[in-house]
Amino acid sequence: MENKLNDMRHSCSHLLAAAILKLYPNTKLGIGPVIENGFYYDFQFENPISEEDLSEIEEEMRKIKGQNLHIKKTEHSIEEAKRLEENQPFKAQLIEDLEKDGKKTVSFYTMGDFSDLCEGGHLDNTKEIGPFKLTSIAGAYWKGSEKNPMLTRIYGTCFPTQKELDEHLALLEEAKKRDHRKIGKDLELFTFSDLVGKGLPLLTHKGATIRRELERFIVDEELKRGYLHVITPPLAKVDLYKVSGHYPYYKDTMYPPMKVDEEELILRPMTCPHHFMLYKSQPHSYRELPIKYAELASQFRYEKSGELTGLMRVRMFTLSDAHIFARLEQAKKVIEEVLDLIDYVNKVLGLEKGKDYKYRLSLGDRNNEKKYYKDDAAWNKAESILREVLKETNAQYFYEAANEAAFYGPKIDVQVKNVIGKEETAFTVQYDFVLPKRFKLTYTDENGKEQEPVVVHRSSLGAFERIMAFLIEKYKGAFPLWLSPIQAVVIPISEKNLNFAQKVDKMLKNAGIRSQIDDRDERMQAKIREATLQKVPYLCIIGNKEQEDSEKDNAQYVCLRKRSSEDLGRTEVSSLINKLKEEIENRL
RNA sequence: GCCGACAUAGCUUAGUGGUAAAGCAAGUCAUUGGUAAUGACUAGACAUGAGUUCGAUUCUCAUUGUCGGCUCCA
Repeated sequence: MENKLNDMRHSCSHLLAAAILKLYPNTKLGIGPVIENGFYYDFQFENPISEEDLSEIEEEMRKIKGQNLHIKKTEHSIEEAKRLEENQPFKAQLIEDLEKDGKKTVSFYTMGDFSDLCEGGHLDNTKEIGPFKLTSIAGAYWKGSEKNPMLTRIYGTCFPTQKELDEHLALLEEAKKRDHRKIGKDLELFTFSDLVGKGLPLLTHKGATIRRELERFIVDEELKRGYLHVITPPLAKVDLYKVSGHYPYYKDTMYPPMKVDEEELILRPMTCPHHFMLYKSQPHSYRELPIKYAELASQFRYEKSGELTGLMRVRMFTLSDAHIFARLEQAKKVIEEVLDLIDYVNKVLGLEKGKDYKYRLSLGDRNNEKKYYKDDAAWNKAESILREVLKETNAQYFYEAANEAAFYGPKIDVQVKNVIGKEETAFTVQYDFVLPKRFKLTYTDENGKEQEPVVVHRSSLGAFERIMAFLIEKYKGAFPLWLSPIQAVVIPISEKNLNFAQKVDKMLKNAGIRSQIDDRDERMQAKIREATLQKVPYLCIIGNKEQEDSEKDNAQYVCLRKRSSEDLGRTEVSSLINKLKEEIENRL
């Protein structure tokens, strides 16, 4: 079934190419593979096309499909194939690549008068292609390399039935609604300013509240687990990064140095060297290890402008960073403990293992000495430790990825999926056997001899910016109580109830609840609507009934309602406070 | 950075070679309300800079930023 769908999408991509050649005969063809949820085809057009042309192309595709063309596979020798594609330079390149791989023949698929070099996986006839839609148009480098020409990529999707296609398109619409950039604007969590600069988010008091709660949570949790929270400057001499060896690997993504007096300073792109210098400020005994320095560390990275996305990808971010200095024999346990912390953090945030996040074991390539430090034995050792931990603790939740390591060692990345299914690294645990050497980090062992520790770099909650983006999308802005910027809104029904409402608001505030009073001269319904749209968890409605009964009983009543529109009825303020405090405490 | 698209009030959108319309939000007044929008009125915008033009928000170019991708992601 799955393969049938892929074949259909593949045939649909050929249908697209056939239509393009009909409409724009001199177009050069790239490749047209199936991807998750659809397909694309890359073209080099004589003249640029735009989104408006897509419907015309779809029309042409329908015409060709309607001819009920048989899709026929043929085998050709390399020589023959080259002749067939002599007007298609990209295809010719592909044929040459196949020749280099030792292929003697290649296959073509033909529908009507359109014939295309293709490995296959196709339907038998164009009439079997289901309803399709061209979704977008974008630039893409030939063979994915920015040194190659930029082609025009047309994305499309195809489903067996119109209903499934419509559902898929509806899902994309839904994903747009959950987009953290949209919700961030609607709920006034953060904003950007052209003058401040791109990739530099400004958090409003509401966004800052979420950030502060996350910070408090993680610092408290780390302190419980024996981390030492430190503070180091977000600026350093360039030399620091030259010693660390980061400089040559990452100078493209660092901000340029600024000259101050005789020194060159740089905004730090990572915190490791700072923590190393802190470590080196005193001699260490094997008895102290592991030493765990943690910091809420601001870092600066010059991300390419096209890469910036809301809070997901920014140019200054704050990482819940830590560096653990350990004896080699402690490394495994240290990593286990880190994974345990990460699992705990994710559980509190409501992220589900396997569904919302997975572990990725990111390995180095022994032969890529440009990208990775050369020490095969150390790499083998480090990778096997990480793999072992994952196998023992998270066998069903991890996968391996080649060529994704840091230059100083392999790592475990926590990959979180966003609503559109796009994966990002949220947190990361890195095993480092290189930097301790570079910085000559040492400890004294039980025999009084100097030894070199290993360092585990890790992030427990990732960058606050990025985790906020995930949480906004996950909760659609309806955060759990402990993270909600406004936890309760007090709504007086009429002006007569204003004084009493102010008193209730004050009581809630004094109890540490983030309460707000809506004292505008609006109707109660309008206030309820607005608070609900702002995803405020609890609404306390106060009218004459509550006020009069409160005076009679010498108590404070409110009429309680949840943002889900569930009516909790009359509630005493003191019991409301206890209820909320408990919910906040348990981070529900 | 690259390819393509886009930029109108706090937000969402309309529109034009003769300086602009609406809804929501905001302010004022009236209304004193019982669980998702009370009514009236007021104020508020063509991203920035150049060019073409009698005249540019509209056309051209540049800049800045945004979006969809590519590339990248310590």
